[in-house]
Amino acid sequence: MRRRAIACKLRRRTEIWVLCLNKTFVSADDVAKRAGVSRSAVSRTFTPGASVSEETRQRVMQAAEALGYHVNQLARGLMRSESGIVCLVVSEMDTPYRARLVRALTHELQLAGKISMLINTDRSDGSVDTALRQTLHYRADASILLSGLPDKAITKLCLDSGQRIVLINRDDEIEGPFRINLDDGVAARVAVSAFLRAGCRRLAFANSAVGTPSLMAREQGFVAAARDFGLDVTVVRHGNTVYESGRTIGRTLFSGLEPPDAVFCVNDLMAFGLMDAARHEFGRRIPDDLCVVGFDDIEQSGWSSYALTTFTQPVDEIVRNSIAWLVNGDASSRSAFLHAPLIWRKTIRGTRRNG
Amino acid sequence: MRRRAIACKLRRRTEIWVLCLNKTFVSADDVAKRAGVSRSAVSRTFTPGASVSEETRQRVMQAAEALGYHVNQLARGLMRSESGIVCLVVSEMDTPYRARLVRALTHELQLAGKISMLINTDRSDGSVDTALRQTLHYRADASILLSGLPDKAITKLCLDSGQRIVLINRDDEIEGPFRINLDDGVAARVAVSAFLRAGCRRLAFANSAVGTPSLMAREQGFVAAARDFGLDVTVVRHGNTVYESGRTIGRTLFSGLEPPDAVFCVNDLMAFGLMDAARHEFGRRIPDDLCVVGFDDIEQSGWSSYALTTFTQPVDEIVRNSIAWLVNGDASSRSAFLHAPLIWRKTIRGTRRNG
DNA sequence: CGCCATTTTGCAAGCGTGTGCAAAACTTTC
DNA sequence: GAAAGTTTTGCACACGCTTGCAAAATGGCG
Repeated sequence: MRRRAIACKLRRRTEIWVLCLNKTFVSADDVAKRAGVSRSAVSRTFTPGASVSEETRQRVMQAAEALGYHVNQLARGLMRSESGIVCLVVSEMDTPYRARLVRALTHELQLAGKISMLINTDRSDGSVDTALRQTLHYRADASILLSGLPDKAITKLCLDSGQRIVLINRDDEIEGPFRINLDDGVAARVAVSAFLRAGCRRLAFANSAVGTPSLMAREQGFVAAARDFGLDVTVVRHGNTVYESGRTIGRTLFSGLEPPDAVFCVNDLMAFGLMDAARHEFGRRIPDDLCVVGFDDIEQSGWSSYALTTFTQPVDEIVRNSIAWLVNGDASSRSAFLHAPLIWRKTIRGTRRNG
Repeated sequence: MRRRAIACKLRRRTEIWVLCLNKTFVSADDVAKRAGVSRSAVSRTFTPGASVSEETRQRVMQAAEALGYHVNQLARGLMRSESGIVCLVVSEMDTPYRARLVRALTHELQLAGKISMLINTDRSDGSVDTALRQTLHYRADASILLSGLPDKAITKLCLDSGQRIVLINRDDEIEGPFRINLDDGVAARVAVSAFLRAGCRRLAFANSAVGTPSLMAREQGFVAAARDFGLDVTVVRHGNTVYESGRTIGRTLFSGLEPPDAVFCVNDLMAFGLMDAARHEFGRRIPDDLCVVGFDDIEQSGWSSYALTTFTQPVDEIVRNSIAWLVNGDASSRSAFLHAPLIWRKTIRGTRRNG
């Protein structure tokens, strides 16, 4: 065990380096010395699959325990080709769906022996770029991008530095990343037929103005499916994909001349906003006067004030697919296309059918 | 620029090491060579405050740009006493309040030039311990614990390895960490007087069975304040601090003989559950028949289905305090005691007064 | 016991960086 | 133009670890 000198600059003209003997760290050398073996033996003891005799391993482990030794991953990452770090790039990560995904990813990564670094891409003021570069500096093995925000240049930057990349619900046309997407089109079709079976005829689609591919896919799928049945759809796009936007859209729709009797909201949060506007400001009863479907199946959808019928994000599957590709390195498959089943609650009239 | 050899073991009896020339990394040496200077010069160029002539700096920067050089933080962390890594220890991080806190912390840490590692402490099956050790391996400069779960032993482990520690709403009696707490007692007192002013007399407190100090402080404060006014409080503790528990408690309270006309819920989520039970299962009107106050002021509290009057967590202040202590190293102050003001919405009768 | 095959071990050379030290280059002053 | 002062530079060691290689130890077998 060796005391490490920490240097502290004084502010006077002459710069004096002071030794503050306050931090103690244990290195493999210390353990080796105590166990009476070479440093290599210590290293091998902590390297799965390396060749060490049982006796040596025991002695090393004992010494390590006694001294409180931890392998220094920074140093290990320097030698090995992998650092064990996986970087999660997220914007608006306090959104229920995103938060759930981050939690699940982090948990599963931990089980796989990886550690997750969190990058927040909220502001586009350059701090994002800084932070991402920061990650590159840590030689992350991989990045998982759940955010709509960071642009292709960044994806490319990560790729170039040798990272594996997983894109969740994005579609950057870059060769290399593993893509996970949902069958948004199918879901939209299911929504339309559910509305029709409930006897709805004046359909509307509430979208944000963000224009993310997956959001647009839902919109286009819904419009197309409705057209197949000879119905038009009122499409409204507004603001961000949040509660407040849904509320605004609700006000627009229900103060119009031909208010809809069924709305597919691109997102649960927007559905809540729209429902609240419809109920509390326009006296609509749900599902009697109005049917609503959302997307994501966040926790709040189960709350009895909403009881929202919605498509559920297969979070577990998304996570499993991501980690499997990252860890097991099955570089053959380049994308996964997952199904989002409809969860029936109380915002569509009539009985459920398999959909 | 040097090609790095990546070793891949084949599965045949004889282990053959194959060279896959696929990853390119740029080191300071490469940059030095190209710029025609020593490696030290490169290092100093990327070290703020180091002594380099303007001319050299220019040449280095140019070469670095051309080659796409990034300082390797792993190596830097090895030399310097600090790694730039801050570890966030969180359980149930998809809970609205926690998610918001994590987002804010991450964002602010980024601005301070730090990077955050996320540790999930949900299961107590040992994976937590593994993950935390993992972090120690990365020589994190600091840890911020927002979780109720990890026990004192872990806190101590982090401290011993030289980390700075911030405890948010916890109270491990260990010397060293920086503690941030709210004036839960004051809030409880404010709640009581708000209820009294609204004419409520049958008070109840809805708590979880978790028993976290801050939650207990709210309960005790509420009971004490009520007693000062000569009132008893029905206290119910159940389950986790979540929606479902609030609902269960609601059912218990309103199917009892003396149902309350005012409930202080230890947490917004529980308040929602309780409100939903009261309204949809017992036909209570809020705030006419029942007044409710929550704690946290999460996003959902502003939704018009709830419009919950609640105490707001001063997230920004919490974050500012944490980061300031971590970064500027003001080791003098050992704790912060923050105020949680009441946000008036529509779950308490009558007009607002300053409280 | 001696020979060969196998496992275990220590040595030493890296990995990419920071930084004290002394030499070199430059600047100022007389 | 030389001496003294200041800034810049390169060398070389350190950080804590992994791992190829060859030497040492171990085991098997006749």
